[in-house]
Amino acid sequence: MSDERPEPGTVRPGGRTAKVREAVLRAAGDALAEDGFDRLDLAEIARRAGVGKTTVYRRWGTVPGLVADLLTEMAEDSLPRTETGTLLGDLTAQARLVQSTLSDARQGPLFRALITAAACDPQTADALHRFYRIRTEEWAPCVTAAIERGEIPEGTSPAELISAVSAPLYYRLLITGTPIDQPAADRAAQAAVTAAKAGAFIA
Amino acid sequence: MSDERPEPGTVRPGGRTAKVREAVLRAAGDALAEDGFDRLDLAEIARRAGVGKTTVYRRWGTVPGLVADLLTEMAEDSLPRTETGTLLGDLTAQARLVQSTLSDARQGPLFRALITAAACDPQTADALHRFYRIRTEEWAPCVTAAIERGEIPEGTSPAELISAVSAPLYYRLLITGTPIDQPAADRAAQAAVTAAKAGAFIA
DNA sequence: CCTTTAACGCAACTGGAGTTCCGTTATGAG
DNA sequence: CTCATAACGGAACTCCAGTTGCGTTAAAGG
Repeated sequence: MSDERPEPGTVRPGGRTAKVREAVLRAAGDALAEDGFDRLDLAEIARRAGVGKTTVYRRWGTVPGLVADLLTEMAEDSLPRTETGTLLGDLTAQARLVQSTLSDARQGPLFRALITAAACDPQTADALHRFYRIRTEEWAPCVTAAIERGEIPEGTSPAELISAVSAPLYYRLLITGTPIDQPAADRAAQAAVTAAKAGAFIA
Repeated sequence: MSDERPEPGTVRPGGRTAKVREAVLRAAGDALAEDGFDRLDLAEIARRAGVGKTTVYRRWGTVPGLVADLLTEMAEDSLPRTETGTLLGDLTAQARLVQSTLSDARQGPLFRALITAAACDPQTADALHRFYRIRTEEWAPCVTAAIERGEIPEGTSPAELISAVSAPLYYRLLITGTPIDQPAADRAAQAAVTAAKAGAFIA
């Protein structure tokens, strides 16, 4: 009984199929940023993308499924990382990047919607975890360099330290609603570095 | 044109009305914890609560509206606060309380659902912000006491410090999916205290 | 260039979340 | 106790998100 058919879009991924995926993911990002996760209608996405709604339902099925695919694509293009020569400098740059992303008129609502979608669906959650694991690994060299320079103790976990910088900003975005401004970013970086120097992030 | 009618349940809040509210909010909490925010159906809530679905739709209208009311009720019963005599002791207790809540089989999913609902609706977001503002204020005395004892510098913002303890744990719950264990809680408290002593949370 | 069929798109259909109607219960005031 | 009406509950209805059927377009292999 080999009635297993491949995922739509995998056998002939060229030309039209790729254009459809690109248009739909772009429309999905726009709609998520504008309306949020729960008000999403796949038919509306199809209309925006100039694509038949049947196609969207057939290839992605559900809103979380579509968001998971969007996250997979977002994980592919990486961010420029600043090298300032000090841990505080590097992590302040990271904090300010997160700050400007989360307070951006499009990106802020988009990230909130992505996290929301992940909270509702295991498959999307996996995609989100992968996305942040990749982003964290991209910043890890800052930490290992600081260890080599002797700024922070050996055994400090890069992932723990990097997360500690972002966490307070996401906490504002999702929990308290306090504005995510540059002082908040600088404080997050400063606090994380101070704690790291004292050995708080040794796994 | 005074065709403004009061919210249902405000004119005769006694007996039956109160019982209905209690039953519905309890059912809503159960359903949120089990199924999550997006799979919520007000008719299902009504069934669980042993109440007509018309009643639920009339009084709360939408899922976010119901969640907002649930948050308002949750904000009313407060938590026992531990007093250990040191800032690290108090904040470790706080971190462990958050840790055990978020990793609890019922409470973890419930909080995730509440935060999700708030991300989808402004009214619910207000209710969530109020909930956490109240919880933060309940813990603030730990911080002011520590300032008086001279453990941390004057001008340290209680809200900033308290948030810094919780943030890494919520970051795990919502973003990375890393397990929320006791070492993580202890590390969060330790890092926050270290940073606070160095003056990282002076507004 | 020709053939096969994956993938798309239109239009008709379906199921269930949310609404409306109206009769019933019981709260709170006098 | 009695009365007016706030609030509840069952059932029928509406509307649209999501599905299905089928004909059309174009990707990939020869």
